[in-house]
Amino acid sequence: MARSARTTDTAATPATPAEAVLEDLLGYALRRAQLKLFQHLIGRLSAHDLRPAQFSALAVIEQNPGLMQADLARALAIEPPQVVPLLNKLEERALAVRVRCKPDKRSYGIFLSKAGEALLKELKQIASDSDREATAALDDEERGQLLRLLTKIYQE
Amino acid sequence: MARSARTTDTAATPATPAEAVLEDLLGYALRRAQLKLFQHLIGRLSAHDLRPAQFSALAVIEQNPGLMQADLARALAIEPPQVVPLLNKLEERALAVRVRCKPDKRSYGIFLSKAGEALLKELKQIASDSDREATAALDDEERGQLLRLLTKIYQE
DNA sequence: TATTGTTATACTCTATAACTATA
DNA sequence: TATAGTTATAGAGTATAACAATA
Repeated sequence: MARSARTTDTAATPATPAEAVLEDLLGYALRRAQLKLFQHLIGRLSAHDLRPAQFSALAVIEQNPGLMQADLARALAIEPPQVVPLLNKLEERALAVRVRCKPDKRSYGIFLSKAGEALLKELKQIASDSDREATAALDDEERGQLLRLLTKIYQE
Repeated sequence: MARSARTTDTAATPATPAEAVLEDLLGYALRRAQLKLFQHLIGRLSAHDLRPAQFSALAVIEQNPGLMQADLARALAIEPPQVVPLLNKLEERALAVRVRCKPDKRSYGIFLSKAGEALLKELKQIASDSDREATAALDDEERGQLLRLLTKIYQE
């Protein structure tokens, strides 16, 4: 960071590593690492014209077939209105379908189509590969440790 | 995630842990954990009416006094146009100042004011505390491991 | 001609209030 | 009246092109 702070003669001496601030914060390191993996995945998914949120939605639907839009919103940690254009896109591309519920005609059950299931299988491999590529600096044991630590954090 | 997929009678049985997909991806765990720490920090900084990016900017300026706006943009991984409103806000609040460079009158040297230095000292403590609070599930050794692994990732 | 900072603009993501149709 | 989905809208954050002043 701040790679060229000495390009003006008014710039003072950069701080010593001992004074590092941002670099010692988990939140900062987490953000930098997350952005790197996110950008990497975005690049890989772009070949299928999909965004990470759409991939996540497909994965959640597969594991919870028939769930309602409100459930999907909670699972993706987004607000219900954001589900609408997301699902519309998946339906346009025939990857998922909304099915009116029999007992409560206000809600839909959401399911993957055959094409959605097939594409998701591909996407899982892409995401897994993207993970490894973006964390090439780690070995398998370190990846395991990292996943364990991160899971402990976000599971409260 | 997908906490209530069984609220409709059309919902099938949720997947077994063995079939977990998203939960096994580093990118997913990274995103969930990062969002948690980010939201926590946003809450803590709001008492000072500041955003994380403004805190980061103050920290970068402190460690690289006199740097130019283009340098700050690189350090924050944002585009030069985004630096303008950010710095304007810091100047309005008298936390930082732009000083015209003597040799090159196109550019500014950016410095913290005394008030900026004083506030930053407080903010560092807030950020450090926020880190610990949001990662209460980890002990100190685990935090150290995590920081080391994350740093390896984002430093390529 | 190239560079620093700036303006204007646009696109995405996110969040909220209000509407509809069912219940 | 309450709920599921939707619409409309507004606010951040982010990215690019183009401009003014200076080099």
